[in-house]
Amino acid sequence: MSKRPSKSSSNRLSSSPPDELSHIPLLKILSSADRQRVLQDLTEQHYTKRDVIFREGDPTEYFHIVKEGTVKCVKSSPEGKECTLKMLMPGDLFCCDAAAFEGALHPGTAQPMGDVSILRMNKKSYFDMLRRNPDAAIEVIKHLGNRLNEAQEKAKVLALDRADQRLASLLVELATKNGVKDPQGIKLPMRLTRQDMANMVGTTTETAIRIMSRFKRDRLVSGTATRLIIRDLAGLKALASA
Amino acid sequence: MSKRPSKSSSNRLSSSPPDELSHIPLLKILSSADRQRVLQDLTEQHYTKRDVIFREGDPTEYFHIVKEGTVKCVKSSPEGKECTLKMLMPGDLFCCDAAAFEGALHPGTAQPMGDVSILRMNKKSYFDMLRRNPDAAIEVIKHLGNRLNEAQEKAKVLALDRADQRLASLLVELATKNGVKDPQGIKLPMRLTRQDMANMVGTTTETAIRIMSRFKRDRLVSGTATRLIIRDLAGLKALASA
DNA sequence: TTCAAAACATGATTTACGTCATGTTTTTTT
DNA sequence: AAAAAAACATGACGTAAATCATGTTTTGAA
Repeated sequence: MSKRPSKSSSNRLSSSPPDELSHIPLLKILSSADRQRVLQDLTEQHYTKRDVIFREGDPTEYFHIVKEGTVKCVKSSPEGKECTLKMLMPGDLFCCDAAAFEGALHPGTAQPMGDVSILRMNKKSYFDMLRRNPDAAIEVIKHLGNRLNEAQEKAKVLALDRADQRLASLLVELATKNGVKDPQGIKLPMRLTRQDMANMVGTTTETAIRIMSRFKRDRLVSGTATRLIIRDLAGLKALASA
Repeated sequence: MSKRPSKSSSNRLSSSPPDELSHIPLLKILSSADRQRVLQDLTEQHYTKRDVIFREGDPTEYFHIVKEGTVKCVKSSPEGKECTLKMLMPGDLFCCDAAAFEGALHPGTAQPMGDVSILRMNKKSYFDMLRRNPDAAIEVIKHLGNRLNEAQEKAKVLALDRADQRLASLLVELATKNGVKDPQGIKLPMRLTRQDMANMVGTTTETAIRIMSRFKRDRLVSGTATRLIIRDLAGLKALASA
């Protein structure tokens, strides 16, 4: 299905211009001295669409930060069905739970949606940072808390809503959190096929296509994977909680 | 539906015999000096089946620890449908995410399954503890990481599995994590109606009843809410991943 | 530019599960 | 102990969504 990581350049970051990392909350809260120290321990990795960053079942070795691009978190069932749990965007942390660092295995696969660049740090450096810097630990707690709320909201939607409502919820969430303004409405910044959407809301590709066709007919959305536009956010919101 | 908390006794804890709290991981990792300090800031609350600890939409004020009993975390949809996200057991932390402390509202309702006793701490004391004690912060990170993994696994099961598989998964999880040995198999330690199960796996009460009847016929389980026995754990596991 | 591979589209059929309805058993309250 | 209220049970029926099938359009690679 997908190749081993084409683990490309591992740049030292200490020399990077500081504004390149200004969108990463965790790094911003560090004192400038400690920040310098942390940058020494971080390395930058580049991946493409065809790589995996790590696979479900792999041993956990690093703490990760998304620097650029979109990463999807996927779990799959024994029968080969896939379920996409979360799209990680620049600034997002992953594998930050200490539990994952005690000989545990990755509970899911992390896969780039295109070209991405990832900062990472080995577990010793990560724990040292947390112990030196209580504010960093609190930032991680904050991030994990948000992730947990999102995951629980997702579980609720999966448990209670119809497929069209789940898809509407997804589009609303992506538009609000990651959408960029566009003359026609709100544009989603990543390539997103009907199959991707289906995997995110727990349906089949066919139903996702049918529902999207209906949304298109009703002027709620327009475009396909490469250029997906949300035309009527309010309408989608209404549908999501109908 | 349910009364306001019958907020009963608020005991100081500093005088409690230490072994009463020995099942709470967070407290065990503290130095004995700091532990004493933390105990000063914790108060104990008692609730019954008919109370709510807090309701979805309430402002977040406290960090909580389950001392005794079972607490369920519930979300509900505008139409009144309910979804149970998690059963909290003694030693479990909740509302430990810092995000919830910046003027945020509770994303769900916390409700006792019977008589419970809860330790709680206001947010200032909580953050002071985290800042003083990096190990406590790491313990919270660990706990949140586990909760996130659980929530994501739950989302995956809801997205990909049939109702009978989801119910089997639930029973396996409860039996493995909370079950107590019994001559006939594994006994679940909390009262759990078919309706409770339905809310936990995203189905209706009727389907949960039908599926449980089948499980009973197939000698996988026996008993009802008050005394629920898992008779064939391996069989349930097989069904869960069929 | 051409060709192959994804992605999108739509119909027909089946099925798991929700809904409604009615009755029995168990648990809880008075 | 009696009454009321949950919990459990089972049938009939309807429906959302899966499955299978076939075709068109778009995207990306050679």
